[in-house]
Amino acid sequence: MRANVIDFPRTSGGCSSCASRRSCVLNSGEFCDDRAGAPHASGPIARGEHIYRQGDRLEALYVLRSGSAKSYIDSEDGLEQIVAFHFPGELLGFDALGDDSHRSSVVMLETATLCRVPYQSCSSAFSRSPELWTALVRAGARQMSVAHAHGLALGQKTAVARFAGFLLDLSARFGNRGCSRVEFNLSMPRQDIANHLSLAVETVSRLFGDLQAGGIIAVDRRHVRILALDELQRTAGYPVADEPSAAGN
Amino acid sequence: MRANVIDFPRTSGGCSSCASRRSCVLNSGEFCDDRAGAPHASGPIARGEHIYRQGDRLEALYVLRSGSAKSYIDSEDGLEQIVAFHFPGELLGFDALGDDSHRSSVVMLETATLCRVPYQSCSSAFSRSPELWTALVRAGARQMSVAHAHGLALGQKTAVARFAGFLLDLSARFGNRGCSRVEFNLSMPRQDIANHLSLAVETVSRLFGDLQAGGIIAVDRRHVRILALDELQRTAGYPVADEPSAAGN
DNA sequence: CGCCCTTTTGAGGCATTTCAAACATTGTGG
DNA sequence: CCACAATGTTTGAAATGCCTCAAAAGGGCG
Repeated sequence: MRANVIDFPRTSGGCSSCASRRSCVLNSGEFCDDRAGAPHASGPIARGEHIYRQGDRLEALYVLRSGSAKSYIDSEDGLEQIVAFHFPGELLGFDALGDDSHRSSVVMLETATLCRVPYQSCSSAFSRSPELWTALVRAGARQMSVAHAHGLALGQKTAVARFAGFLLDLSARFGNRGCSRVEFNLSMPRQDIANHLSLAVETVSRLFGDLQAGGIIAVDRRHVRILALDELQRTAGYPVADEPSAAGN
Repeated sequence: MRANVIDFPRTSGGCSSCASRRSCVLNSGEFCDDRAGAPHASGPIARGEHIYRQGDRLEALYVLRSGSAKSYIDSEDGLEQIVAFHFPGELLGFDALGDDSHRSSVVMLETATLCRVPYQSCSSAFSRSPELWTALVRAGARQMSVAHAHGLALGQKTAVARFAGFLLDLSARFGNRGCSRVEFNLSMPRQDIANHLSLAVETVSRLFGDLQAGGIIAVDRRHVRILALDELQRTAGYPVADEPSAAGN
C-alpha cells in the first residue's frame, strides 16, 4: 500500500513506461505497447486549452495521460454544466460517437498530456484493434452509469450530501491511481465545483467551512485532508453501519 | 405529414413489418430483416413487468418495439431515480456493457413488446453483425448526451422549465414516430414524471394546472394537447425569437 | 358499489440562492 | 520589489422556489 503520494506522476514515452497505465482504460490488451501505431503521449497541453469543443467533428478519442481536465456542455439557453472532471487514464470523447460530432467540450485544468486515438468509424476502429475498441465502449458505458448517478445526486440529494459525495468520488479516484485517499489537491477552482454540483459558489465555500468546523476534513486553499472518512460517507448518504435508510422521494 | 395519430401502432412479425422500424435504432443495416437470427418481437409484456433489474447479469440488449417503459436506478441510500422513459425503437441496456451487469432497472409502463439482442461480448457482437453493433454503440453514445442534458436541466433549470422541457421532449419523440407532436397520451403517472424531473408530485400537479391556466396546454388526466408550442419552448428556456439569453451560472 | 390509488389544492417551512461586500491570492508592469 | 488589477474565496443578511404536511376530490377496478 504505497498510497501516500498526493500528486500524479508524469512520464513520457509509450504505454509501457506510462505512470497512469495501471488505471488506464487502454490497459486491457496487447495493444498497449510501444509498437508503431499504438497510442502515444502528446506534448504538454496548457491549462485552459481545449482538446475539442461541443459541435466539433469527431476526429479522435482521447485518453488523459497526466494532468486533469473538465468536460462541460452548453445548453441552447446559455447555461453551462460541468459534466465531469477527468483524471489520468480516463476516456474523453465517447459521447461524440452518436453522430460523429462532440456533444461536450473538454478543457484542461492544469498542464497535461494525453493519448490520441484516431477515429474514423466503429468498423475501422474495431478492425484495427478489437481489444482497444472493446475497452473504449466499456469505458463509455461506465461513464453512462456515472452520469446517471450524478443526475440522481443533483436532483435528490442535499447540498452537503452532494458535496461529501464529490469529495469521496475524488478520494476513490485518487486512491485507484496510487495516490492518497485522504489527502489531495483539488485541481479545480470553487466555481467549477459549484457548477458541477449545481450549487452557488458561496454554498460550496460554506460547505468547506462546515465540514472543516465539524472536524470531518481539513482544508487549506485547494489542499484537502479527510479526517473522518466514515463521517464523510455518512454525510454523503452512504450507509456506513446499521443506519435507518431513508425512503426515496 | 401524416402526423395525427396519438397512439403507437402495434404489429407482430419481423423487422420488415415493424411499425416502429422508421425510428428504430436497428434500422440502419441489412441485419434488419426477417432472416434467421435477426431481431424479432417478443410476446406481450404486461405493465409493471421488469425486463431486467439493476445488478442482473447482462445477457441481452433490447429494443423496444411497441409500448413504453421507464428505466431507473437505485442508490445505496435508498433513493430512486427514473433515468429515462422509453418509446418504440429505443435501445435498452447499454449501460450494462461497462461490467456486464445492468446498472439500472427497466419496467414496462404499459403492455409492450420488444426485440431481444443476445449479447456475449463486444467482439462476438461485432463479428456477428458489425452494422448492428455499430448502431447500438451509436445509440448508447446518444443516450449519454441525453443523460448529460437531463443533468443540466435538473441542476440549473427551474421547475416549470424542466416540466416544459419534458413535454417538448415527448412531443418531439412522438413526432419522430409519426404521431402528433401536439396531442398525445402520457403513459406514466404524475409520480413518475415528478421523480424523473426530481420534483414533488404536488409540484407537477400544480405545473399542469399553471400551464393550462396560461393557455399553453390543455390537460385531461393523461391526455395532453399543446396549444402554444412557442410559449412552451420559451418556458423551457429555448430561445424562440430574439430573446435576451441568460448568462449561465 | 365501495375501496384504493392517483391527482389536486392549500398553507407553512426551510434549504439554497441571491445580493452585497470584504478579503486573499496571483499575476503584471512600473 | 512593490503597487495595482484581476480573479478567486469567504462571510453575512435577506429573499424565494420548491417541498412537506394535511386533507379532500376524482377514477379505476374488483
